[in-house]
Amino acid sequence: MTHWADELHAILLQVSGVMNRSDVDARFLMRSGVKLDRALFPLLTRIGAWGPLGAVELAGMVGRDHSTVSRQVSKLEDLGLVERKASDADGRIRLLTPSASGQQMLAEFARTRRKLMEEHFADWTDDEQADLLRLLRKMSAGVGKAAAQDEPAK
Amino acid sequence: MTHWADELHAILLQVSGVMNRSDVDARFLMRSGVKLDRALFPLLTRIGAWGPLGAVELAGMVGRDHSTVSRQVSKLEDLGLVERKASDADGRIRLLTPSASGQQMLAEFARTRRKLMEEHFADWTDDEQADLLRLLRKMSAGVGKAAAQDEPAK
DNA sequence: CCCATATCCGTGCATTGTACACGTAATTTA
DNA sequence: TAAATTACGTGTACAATGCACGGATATGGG
Repeated sequence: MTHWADELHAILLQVSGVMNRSDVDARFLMRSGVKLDRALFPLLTRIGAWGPLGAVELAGMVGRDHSTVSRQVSKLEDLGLVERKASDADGRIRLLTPSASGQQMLAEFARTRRKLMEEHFADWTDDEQADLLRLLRKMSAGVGKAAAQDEPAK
Repeated sequence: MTHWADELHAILLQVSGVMNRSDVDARFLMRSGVKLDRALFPLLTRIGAWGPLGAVELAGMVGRDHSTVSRQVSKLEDLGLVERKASDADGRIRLLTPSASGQQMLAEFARTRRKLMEEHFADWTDDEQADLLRLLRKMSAGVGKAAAQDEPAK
């Protein structure tokens, strides 16, 4: 509490909690009639955000086993929201991309999210917004790798 | 991608991912011999951070059903890491607090976390650190309630 | 004061999610 | 080329989760 790092950690925890509460986008659009399993939202969101990627890489992002992700992605495929196509560079990888309707859904999410965010940041100056983004980007730089190399949890 | 809100969202997703990867603290301390179920970490962490609170409130924080949290808290109690004691103000509530050994463990976490953070933010100026914390605090203000009133997901 | 309603909590139960182990195919390394 | 590594998917057992319910406490109106 008294320490800077502790305070930062507490706030990040809170932010993380909000993000995971069905992924922010989700719970709002649920009411708009969109039905999608809770567990599938994070995957679709990340597939949309980080372009074509493999199941293992995606699994690393969400911190779950690749087998779990593989099955969940199959569901997304059955729903016609994502597509799997072989990678040209590496035949083992089945690249995941949002399908047309998947992109449409993601666009809906983005639209709703922007609206909520503009509302939330209405009283912020442009400088503040820019600073926040800049500092967050600086903070997140590198941590991805640090977390990734940490798989062998024993 | 082109929009500010989308960029912010992507970074927050990434940060959130790192936080949830067994809660940052975890994987480091695992190596230090500490064993604790992945699912229990977030709860212990939050009980430590947000003082004595009830199971329902805690459940709201992590976005899971109160029954699930109740069971997991029981495990934490069995492990001797948290204590349940009746609230003086409200007899229905069983207040959760870290036990002595729980606090000790949390202190270990904090120590490790600070070390990692100091390392990570080594090349940041004091102003940058202060700005980041200030802006994050401003951002997180209010969002808690917005998410809380969103329970009736039905 | 009392009854209706709401909240906090814990448990039984059905459903879903998840990890581990294994096999296959493709790639990389020695 | 042989061995080791990586990405992937499936079978299977286990753990986690949500919902429904009931008991206990709180609260508000009549």
